Amino acid sequence: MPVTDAAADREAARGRVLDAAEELFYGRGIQAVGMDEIRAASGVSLKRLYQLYPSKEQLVEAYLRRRDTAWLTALTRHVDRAAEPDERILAVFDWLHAWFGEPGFRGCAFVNSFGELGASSAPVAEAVRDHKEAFRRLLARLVAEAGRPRRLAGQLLLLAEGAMTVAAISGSPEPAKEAADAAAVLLRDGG
Amino acid sequence: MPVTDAAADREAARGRVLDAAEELFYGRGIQAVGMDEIRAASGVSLKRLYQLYPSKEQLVEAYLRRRDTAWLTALTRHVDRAAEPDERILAVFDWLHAWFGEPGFRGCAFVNSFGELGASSAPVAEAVRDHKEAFRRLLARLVAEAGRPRRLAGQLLLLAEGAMTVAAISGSPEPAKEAADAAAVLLRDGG
DNA sequence: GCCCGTGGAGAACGATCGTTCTCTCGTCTG
DNA sequence: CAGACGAGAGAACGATCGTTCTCCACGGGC
Repeated sequence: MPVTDAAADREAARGRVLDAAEELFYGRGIQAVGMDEIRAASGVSLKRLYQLYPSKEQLVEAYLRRRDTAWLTALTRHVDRAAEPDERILAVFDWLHAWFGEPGFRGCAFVNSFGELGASSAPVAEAVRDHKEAFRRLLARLVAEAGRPRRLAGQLLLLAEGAMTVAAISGSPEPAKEAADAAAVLLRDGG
Repeated sequence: MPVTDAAADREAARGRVLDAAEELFYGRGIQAVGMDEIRAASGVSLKRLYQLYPSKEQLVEAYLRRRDTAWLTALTRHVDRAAEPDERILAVFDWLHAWFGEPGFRGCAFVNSFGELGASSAPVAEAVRDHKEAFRRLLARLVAEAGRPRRLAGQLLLLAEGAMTVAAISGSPEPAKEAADAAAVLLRDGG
Protein backbone atom coordinates (compact mmCIF):
# COMPACT_ATOMS: atom_id res chain seq x y z
CA MET A 1 0.00 0.00 0.00
CA PRO A 2 2.25 2.72 -1.26
CA VAL A 3 -0.08 5.67 -0.78
CA THR A 4 -0.81 5.21 2.88
CA ASP A 5 2.83 4.41 3.54
CA ALA A 6 3.87 7.66 1.96
CA ALA A 7 1.38 9.53 4.11
CA ALA A 8 2.58 7.71 7.22
CA ASP A 9 6.20 8.48 6.40
CA ARG A 10 5.23 12.08 5.98
CA GLU A 11 3.63 12.21 9.38
CA ALA A 12 6.53 10.40 11.00
CA ALA A 13 8.95 12.88 9.45
CA ARG A 14 6.81 15.76 10.62
CA GLY A 15 6.97 14.34 14.11
CA ARG A 16 10.72 14.08 14.09
CA VAL A 17 11.04 17.60 12.71
CA LEU A 18 8.75 19.03 15.36
CA ASP A 19 10.58 17.13 18.09
CA ALA A 20 13.84 18.67 16.97
CA ALA A 21 12.29 22.10 16.51
CA GLU A 22 10.76 22.03 19.96
CA GLU A 23 13.97 21.09 21.69
CA LEU A 24 16.08 23.61 19.80
CA PHE A 25 13.67 26.53 19.54
CA TYR A 26 12.62 26.28 23.15
CA GLY A 27 16.09 25.71 24.52
CA ARG A 28 17.98 28.35 22.61
CA GLY A 29 15.48 30.75 21.09
CA ILE A 30 14.04 30.68 17.60
CA GLN A 31 16.38 33.04 15.80
CA ALA A 32 19.37 31.33 17.36
CA VAL A 33 18.55 28.06 15.58
CA GLY A 34 19.05 27.62 11.85
CA MET A 35 17.14 25.31 9.57
CA ASP A 36 20.28 23.27 9.06
CA GLU A 37 20.38 22.47 12.74
CA ILE A 38 16.80 21.27 12.56
CA ARG A 39 17.84 19.06 9.70
CA ALA A 40 20.78 17.63 11.62
CA ALA A 41 18.77 17.01 14.78
CA SER A 42 15.79 15.48 13.03
CA GLY A 43 17.58 13.46 10.39
CA VAL A 44 15.20 14.81 7.78
CA SER A 45 16.90 16.19 4.71
CA LEU A 46 16.63 19.87 3.95
CA LYS A 47 14.66 19.15 0.80
CA ARG A 48 12.06 17.12 2.61
CA LEU A 49 11.99 19.58 5.46
CA TYR A 50 10.94 22.31 3.04
CA GLN A 51 8.34 20.01 1.55
CA LEU A 52 6.82 19.50 4.98
CA TYR A 53 7.14 23.12 6.07
CA PRO A 54 7.67 25.55 3.19
CA SER A 55 9.23 28.20 5.41
CA LYS A 56 10.78 28.59 8.81
CA GLU A 57 7.88 30.75 9.91
CA GLN A 58 5.46 27.92 9.16
CA LEU A 59 7.65 25.50 11.07
CA VAL A 60 7.66 27.86 14.02
CA GLU A 61 3.92 28.13 13.88
CA ALA A 62 3.55 24.33 13.75
CA TYR A 63 5.91 24.03 16.71
CA LEU A 64 3.78 26.44 18.72
CA ARG A 65 0.52 24.81 17.71
CA ARG A 66 1.68 21.37 18.69
CA ARG A 67 3.11 22.58 21.96
CA ASP A 68 -0.15 24.37 22.69
CA THR A 69 -2.20 21.20 22.58
CA ALA A 70 0.44 19.08 24.31
CA TRP A 71 0.79 21.58 27.13
CA LEU A 72 -2.91 21.97 27.71
CA THR A 73 -3.47 18.23 27.45
CA ALA A 74 -0.82 17.45 30.04
CA LEU A 75 -2.16 20.10 32.39
CA THR A 76 -5.73 18.91 31.95
CA ARG A 77 -4.73 15.34 32.65
CA HIS A 78 -3.08 16.37 35.88
CA VAL A 79 -6.04 18.48 36.95
CA ASP A 80 -8.37 15.57 36.25
CA ARG A 81 -6.65 13.48 38.87
CA ALA A 82 -8.34 15.66 41.47
CA ALA A 83 -12.07 15.51 42.02
CA GLU A 84 -12.87 18.25 44.45
CA PRO A 85 -13.33 21.56 42.56
CA ASP A 86 -11.01 23.67 44.72
CA GLU A 87 -8.35 21.01 44.60
CA ARG A 88 -8.59 20.94 40.85
CA ILE A 89 -7.79 24.64 40.80
CA LEU A 90 -4.81 24.21 43.10
CA ALA A 91 -3.63 21.25 41.04
CA VAL A 92 -2.74 23.71 38.31
CA PHE A 93 0.00 25.09 40.51
CA ASP A 94 1.21 21.63 41.50
CA TRP A 95 1.65 20.89 37.86
CA LEU A 96 3.48 24.15 37.28
CA HIS A 97 5.83 23.31 40.12
CA ALA A 98 6.71 19.98 38.57
CA TRP A 99 7.21 21.60 35.17
CA PHE A 100 9.45 24.34 36.59
CA GLY A 101 11.65 21.69 38.12
CA GLU A 102 12.25 19.85 34.87
CA PRO A 103 15.74 20.11 33.45
CA GLY A 104 15.90 22.62 30.62
CA PHE A 105 12.89 24.59 31.83
CA ARG A 106 13.23 28.03 30.35
CA GLY A 107 9.89 29.71 30.89
CA CYS A 108 6.82 29.74 28.71
CA ALA A 109 7.59 28.94 25.09
CA PHE A 110 4.81 31.26 23.99
CA VAL A 111 5.92 34.21 26.03
CA ASN A 112 9.47 33.73 24.79
CA SER A 113 8.34 33.48 21.19
CA PHE A 114 6.13 36.50 21.56
CA GLY A 115 8.96 38.61 22.90
CA GLU A 116 11.23 37.49 20.14
CA LEU A 117 8.93 37.50 17.12
CA GLY A 118 5.57 38.88 18.21
CA ALA A 119 6.35 42.27 16.72
CA SER A 120 7.47 40.95 13.34
CA SER A 121 5.47 37.78 12.71
CA ALA A 122 1.69 37.92 12.75
CA PRO A 123 1.24 34.11 12.72
CA VAL A 124 3.47 33.77 15.77
CA ALA A 125 1.64 36.55 17.61
CA GLU A 126 -1.67 34.91 16.80
CA ALA A 127 -0.57 31.46 17.93
CA VAL A 128 0.58 32.95 21.22
CA ARG A 129 -2.69 34.79 21.76
CA ASP A 130 -4.64 31.65 20.94
CA HIS A 131 -2.65 29.64 23.45
CA LYS A 132 -3.08 32.13 26.25
CA GLU A 133 -6.78 32.38 25.53
CA ALA A 134 -7.08 28.61 25.71
CA PHE A 135 -5.27 28.59 29.03
CA ARG A 136 -7.58 31.29 30.31
CA ARG A 137 -10.60 29.29 29.19
CA LEU A 138 -9.31 26.24 31.03
CA LEU A 139 -8.96 28.27 34.21
CA ALA A 140 -12.38 29.82 33.68
CA ARG A 141 -13.90 26.37 33.38
CA LEU A 142 -12.28 25.21 36.62
CA VAL A 143 -13.48 28.37 38.34
CA ALA A 144 -17.01 27.91 37.05
CA GLU A 145 -17.06 24.28 38.13
CA ALA A 146 -16.04 25.40 41.60
CA GLY A 147 -18.88 27.91 41.66
CA ARG A 148 -16.45 30.75 42.12
CA PRO A 149 -16.87 34.27 40.78
CA ARG A 150 -15.82 34.78 37.18
CA ARG A 151 -13.11 37.30 37.97
CA LEU A 152 -11.12 34.68 39.86
CA ALA A 153 -10.05 33.14 36.55
CA GLY A 154 -8.21 36.24 35.45
CA GLN A 155 -6.47 36.50 38.81
CA LEU A 156 -5.36 32.87 38.68
CA LEU A 157 -4.06 33.47 35.18
CA LEU A 158 -1.93 36.33 36.46
CA LEU A 159 -0.51 34.17 39.24
CA ALA A 160 0.30 31.35 36.85
CA GLU A 161 1.89 33.60 34.24
CA GLY A 162 3.85 35.46 36.87
CA ALA A 163 5.06 32.17 38.33
CA MET A 164 6.31 31.03 34.91
CA THR A 165 8.22 34.24 34.38
CA VAL A 166 9.76 34.43 37.81
CA ALA A 167 10.62 30.73 37.84
CA ALA A 168 12.34 31.04 34.47
CA ILE A 169 14.44 34.04 35.43
CA SER A 170 15.26 32.97 38.96
CA GLY A 171 15.82 29.34 37.99
CA SER A 172 13.78 28.08 40.91
CA PRO A 173 10.43 26.23 40.99
CA GLU A 174 9.50 28.01 44.21
CA PRO A 175 7.26 30.64 42.56
CA ALA A 176 4.74 27.88 41.90
CA LYS A 177 4.37 27.40 45.64
CA GLU A 178 4.00 31.12 46.21
CA ALA A 179 1.37 31.24 43.51
CA ALA A 180 -0.45 28.30 45.10
CA ASP A 181 -0.44 30.06 48.46
CA ALA A 182 -1.83 33.22 46.91
CA ALA A 183 -4.43 31.21 45.02
CA ALA A 184 -5.50 29.55 48.26
CA VAL A 185 -6.06 32.95 49.84
CA LEU A 186 -8.10 34.11 46.85
CA LEU A 187 -10.15 30.92 47.05
CA ARG A 188 -10.70 31.35 50.76
CA ASP A 189 -11.48 35.06 50.84
CA GLY A 190 -11.74 36.35 47.34
CA GLY A 191 -15.30 35.14 46.85
CA MET B 1 38.01 73.43 27.70
CA PRO B 2 38.57 70.72 25.17
CA VAL B 3 38.77 67.79 27.54
CA THR B 4 35.51 68.29 29.35
CA ASP B 5 33.80 69.09 26.07
CA ALA B 6 35.00 65.84 24.61
CA ALA B 7 33.69 63.97 27.63
CA ALA B 8 30.37 65.79 27.42
CA ASP B 9 30.05 65.01 23.72
CA ARG B 10 30.74 61.42 24.53
CA GLU B 11 27.99 61.29 27.09
CA ALA B 12 25.57 63.10 24.80
CA ALA B 13 26.30 60.61 22.04
CA ARG B 14 25.82 57.73 24.45
CA GLY B 15 22.45 59.17 25.36
CA ARG B 16 21.33 59.40 21.77
CA VAL B 17 22.55 55.88 21.05
CA LEU B 18 20.72 54.47 24.06
CA ASP B 19 17.56 56.36 23.13
CA ALA B 20 17.64 54.81 19.68
CA ALA B 21 18.55 51.38 21.03
CA GLU B 22 15.72 51.47 23.53
CA GLU B 23 13.10 52.41 20.99
CA LEU B 24 14.26 49.88 18.43
CA PHE B 25 15.24 46.95 20.65
CA TYR B 26 12.11 47.23 22.75
CA GLY B 27 9.76 47.80 19.85
CA ARG B 28 10.99 45.15 17.47
CA GLY B 29 13.21 42.75 19.41
CA ILE B 30 16.96 42.80 19.71
CA GLN B 31 17.97 40.43 16.96
CA ALA B 32 15.57 42.15 14.57
CA VAL B 33 17.52 45.40 14.81
CA GLY B 34 20.92 45.83 13.19
CA MET B 35 23.68 48.14 14.30
CA ASP B 36 23.21 50.17 11.15
CA GLU B 37 19.68 50.99 12.18
CA ILE B 38 20.94 52.19 15.53
CA ARG B 39 23.37 54.40 13.68
CA ALA B 40 20.64 55.82 11.44
CA ALA B 41 18.24 56.46 14.32
CA SER B 42 20.82 57.98 16.64
CA GLY B 43 22.78 60.00 14.10
CA VAL B 44 25.98 58.64 15.59
CA SER B 45 28.40 57.23 13.04
CA LEU B 46 29.19 53.56 13.08
CA LYS B 47 32.78 54.27 13.99
CA ARG B 48 31.86 56.31 17.02
CA LEU B 49 29.16 53.87 17.97
CA TYR B 50 31.78 51.15 18.23
CA GLN B 51 34.01 53.46 20.24
CA LEU B 52 31.21 53.97 22.74
CA TYR B 53 30.05 50.34 22.78
CA PRO B 54 32.63 47.90 21.40
CA SER B 55 30.04 45.24 20.60
CA LYS B 56 26.33 44.87 20.15
CA GLU B 57 26.16 42.75 23.27
CA GLN B 58 27.61 45.58 25.33
CA LEU B 59 25.13 47.99 23.82
CA VAL B 60 22.31 45.62 24.71
CA GLU B 61 23.57 45.38 28.24
CA ALA B 62 23.82 49.17 28.53
CA TYR B 63 20.28 49.48 27.19
CA LEU B 64 19.01 47.07 29.82
CA ARG B 65 20.96 48.70 32.63
CA ARG B 66 19.67 52.16 31.80
CA ARG B 67 16.13 50.93 31.43
CA ASP B 68 16.42 49.16 34.77
CA THR B 69 17.14 52.33 36.68
CA ALA B 70 14.70 54.44 34.68
CA TRP B 71 11.89 51.96 35.20
CA LEU B 72 12.47 51.58 38.92
CA THR B 73 12.89 55.32 39.36
CA ALA B 74 9.62 56.09 37.61
CA LEU B 75 7.79 53.45 39.61
CA THR B 76 9.30 54.64 42.88
CA ARG B 77 8.32 58.21 42.13
CA HIS B 78 4.75 57.18 41.53
CA VAL B 79 4.62 55.10 44.68
CA ASP B 80 6.00 57.99 46.68
CA ARG B 81 2.96 60.07 45.82
CA ALA B 82 1.00 57.91 48.25
CA ALA B 83 1.62 58.08 51.98
CA GLU B 84 -0.47 55.32 53.47
CA PRO B 85 1.49 52.02 53.32
CA ASP B 86 -1.29 49.91 51.79
CA GLU B 87 -1.99 52.56 49.20
CA ARG B 88 1.67 52.62 48.31
CA ILE B 89 1.47 48.93 47.52
CA LEU B 90 -1.63 49.36 45.39
CA ALA B 91 -0.02 52.32 43.64
CA VAL B 92 2.32 49.84 41.97
CA PHE B 93 -0.62 48.46 40.02
CA ASP B 94 -1.91 51.93 39.16
CA TRP B 95 1.42 52.66 37.65
CA LEU B 96 1.41 49.40 35.73
CA HIS B 97 -2.01 50.25 34.35
CA ALA B 98 -0.78 53.58 33.04
CA TRP B 99 2.28 51.92 31.55
CA PHE B 100 0.27 49.19 29.84
CA GLY B 101 -1.86 51.85 28.19
CA GLU B 102 1.06 53.68 26.65
CA PRO B 103 1.36 53.41 22.88
CA GLY B 104 4.01 50.90 21.89
CA PHE B 105 3.76 48.93 25.12
CA ARG B 106 5.05 45.49 24.36
CA GLY B 107 5.56 43.80 27.71
CA CYS B 108 8.56 43.78 29.97
CA ALA B 109 11.78 44.57 28.14
CA PHE B 110 13.66 42.26 30.46
CA VAL B 111 11.38 39.30 30.02
CA ASN B 112 11.49 39.78 26.26
CA SER B 113 15.27 40.03 26.25
CA PHE B 114 15.57 37.01 28.47
CA GLY B 115 13.43 34.90 26.18
CA GLU B 116 15.39 36.01 23.17
CA LEU B 117 18.96 36.00 24.47
CA GLY B 118 18.96 34.62 27.99
CA ALA B 119 20.13 31.24 26.81
CA SER B 120 23.01 32.54 24.72
CA SER B 121 24.22 35.70 26.45
CA ALA B 122 25.32 35.59 30.04
CA PRO B 123 25.49 39.39 30.45
CA VAL B 124 21.91 39.74 29.26
CA ALA B 125 20.71 36.97 31.57
CA GLU B 126 22.47 38.62 34.47
CA ALA B 127 21.07 42.06 33.74
CA VAL B 128 17.59 40.57 33.65
CA ARG B 129 18.06 38.74 36.93
CA ASP B 130 19.43 41.89 38.54
CA HIS B 131 16.45 43.89 37.39
CA LYS B 132 13.91 41.42 38.66
CA GLU B 133 15.71 41.16 41.97
CA ALA B 134 15.64 44.94 42.30
CA PHE B 135 11.92 44.96 41.57
CA ARG B 136 11.41 42.27 44.16
CA ARG B 137 13.39 44.27 46.71
CA LEU B 138 11.25 47.33 46.02
CA LEU B 139 8.11 45.29 46.66
CA ALA B 140 9.65 43.75 49.77
CA ARG B 141 10.40 47.20 51.12
CA LEU B 142 6.81 48.36 50.56
CA VAL B 143 5.54 45.20 52.22
CA ALA B 144 7.84 45.66 55.20
CA GLU B 145 6.82 49.31 55.57
CA ALA B 146 3.21 48.19 55.67
CA GLY B 147 4.00 45.69 58.38
CA ARG B 148 2.82 42.83 56.20
CA PRO B 149 4.23 39.31 56.20
CA ARG B 150 7.33 38.78 54.11
CA ARG B 151 5.76 36.26 51.77
CA LEU B 152 3.36 38.89 50.44
CA ALA B 153 6.20 40.44 48.44
CA GLY B 154 6.67 37.31 46.34
CA GLN B 155 2.97 37.06 45.68
CA LEU B 156 2.74 40.69 44.61
CA LEU B 157 5.67 40.08 42.31
CA LEU B 158 3.81 37.23 40.65
CA LEU B 159 0.74 39.38 40.15
CA ALA B 160 2.77 42.21 38.66
CA GLU B 161 4.77 39.94 36.35
CA GLY B 162 1.66 38.09 35.28
CA ALA B 163 -0.08 41.37 34.56
CA MET B 164 2.81 42.51 32.34
CA THR B 165 2.73 39.29 30.35
CA VAL B 166 -1.02 39.11 29.93
CA ALA B 167 -1.30 42.81 29.10
CA ALA B 168 1.39 42.49 26.46
CA ILE B 169 -0.17 39.48 24.75
CA SER B 170 -3.79 40.56 25.04
CA GLY B 171 -3.01 44.18 24.19
CA SER B 172 -5.18 45.46 27.03
CA PRO B 173 -4.23 47.31 30.22
CA GLU B 174 -7.02 45.53 32.09
CA PRO B 175 -4.77 42.91 33.74
CA ALA B 176 -3.37 45.68 35.94
CA LYS B 177 -6.84 46.17 37.42
CA GLU B 178 -7.28 42.44 37.96
CA ALA B 179 -3.90 42.32 39.65
CA ALA B 180 -4.84 45.26 41.85
CA ASP B 181 -8.06 43.51 42.87
CA ALA B 182 -6.16 40.36 43.73
CA ALA B 183 -3.57 42.36 45.64
CA ALA B 184 -6.33 44.03 47.63
CA VAL B 185 -7.67 40.63 48.64
CA LEU B 186 -4.21 39.47 49.68
CA LEU B 187 -3.79 42.66 51.71
CA ARG B 188 -7.16 42.24 53.35
CA ASP B 189 -7.00 38.55 54.13
CA GLY B 190 -3.57 37.28 53.35
CA GLY B 191 -2.04 38.47 56.59
C1' DG C 1 51.38 76.78 6.32
C1' DC C 2 51.97 72.07 7.45
C1' DC C 3 50.89 67.97 10.04
C1' DC C 4 48.42 64.88 12.68
C1' DG C 5 44.79 63.01 15.00
C1' DT C 6 39.91 62.82 15.14
C1' DG C 7 35.47 61.94 13.05
C1' DG C 8 32.11 60.97 9.35
C1' DA C 9 30.42 58.31 5.34
C1' DG C 10 30.17 54.27 3.59
C1' DA C 11 32.53 50.34 1.29
C1' DA C 12 34.31 45.97 2.44
C1' DC C 13 34.84 41.56 4.84
C1' DG C 14 33.64 37.30 6.79
C1' DA C 15 30.20 34.74 8.75
C1' DT C 16 25.58 33.04 9.01
C1' DC C 17 21.10 31.97 7.38
C1' DG C 18 16.87 30.91 4.71
C1' DT C 19 16.03 28.91 0.59
C1' DT C 20 16.90 26.67 -3.83
C1' DC C 21 19.51 23.94 -7.11
C1' DT C 22 22.53 20.16 -8.76
C1' DC C 23 23.98 15.77 -8.89
C1' DT C 24 23.58 11.15 -7.94
C1' DC C 25 21.45 6.96 -6.82
C1' DG C 26 17.96 3.63 -6.00
C1' DT C 27 13.30 2.14 -7.12
C1' DC C 28 8.96 1.44 -9.13
C1' DT C 29 6.36 1.32 -13.74
C1' DG C 30 5.37 -0.28 -18.14
C1' DC D 1 15.12 -3.92 -19.03
C1' DA D 2 14.62 1.26 -19.91
C1' DG D 3 13.43 5.27 -18.10
C1' DA D 4 11.17 8.50 -15.31
C1' DC D 5 10.42 9.77 -10.71
C1' DG D 6 11.58 10.87 -5.88
C1' DA D 7 14.82 11.34 -2.20
C1' DG D 8 19.25 12.51 0.01
C1' DA D 9 23.57 15.06 0.43
C1' DG D 10 25.35 19.05 0.16
C1' DA D 11 26.88 22.97 -2.80
C1' DA D 12 25.25 27.35 -4.18
C1' DC D 13 22.84 31.78 -3.96
C1' DG D 14 21.38 36.03 -2.24
C1' DA D 15 20.53 38.61 1.62
C1' DT D 16 21.66 40.34 6.11
C1' DC D 17 24.57 41.41 9.91
C1' DG D 18 28.37 42.49 13.14
C1' DT D 19 32.55 44.49 12.68
C1' DT D 20 36.51 46.73 10.53
C1' DC D 21 38.82 49.41 7.05
C1' DT D 22 39.48 53.09 3.57
C1' DC D 23 39.24 57.51 2.19
C1' DC D 24 38.59 62.15 2.85
C1' DA D 25 37.65 66.55 5.20
C1' DC D 26 38.59 69.48 8.99
C1' DG D 27 40.74 71.93 12.88
C1' DG D 28 44.35 72.81 16.38
C1' DG D 29 49.52 73.05 17.55
C1' DC D 30 54.63 73.84 15.81
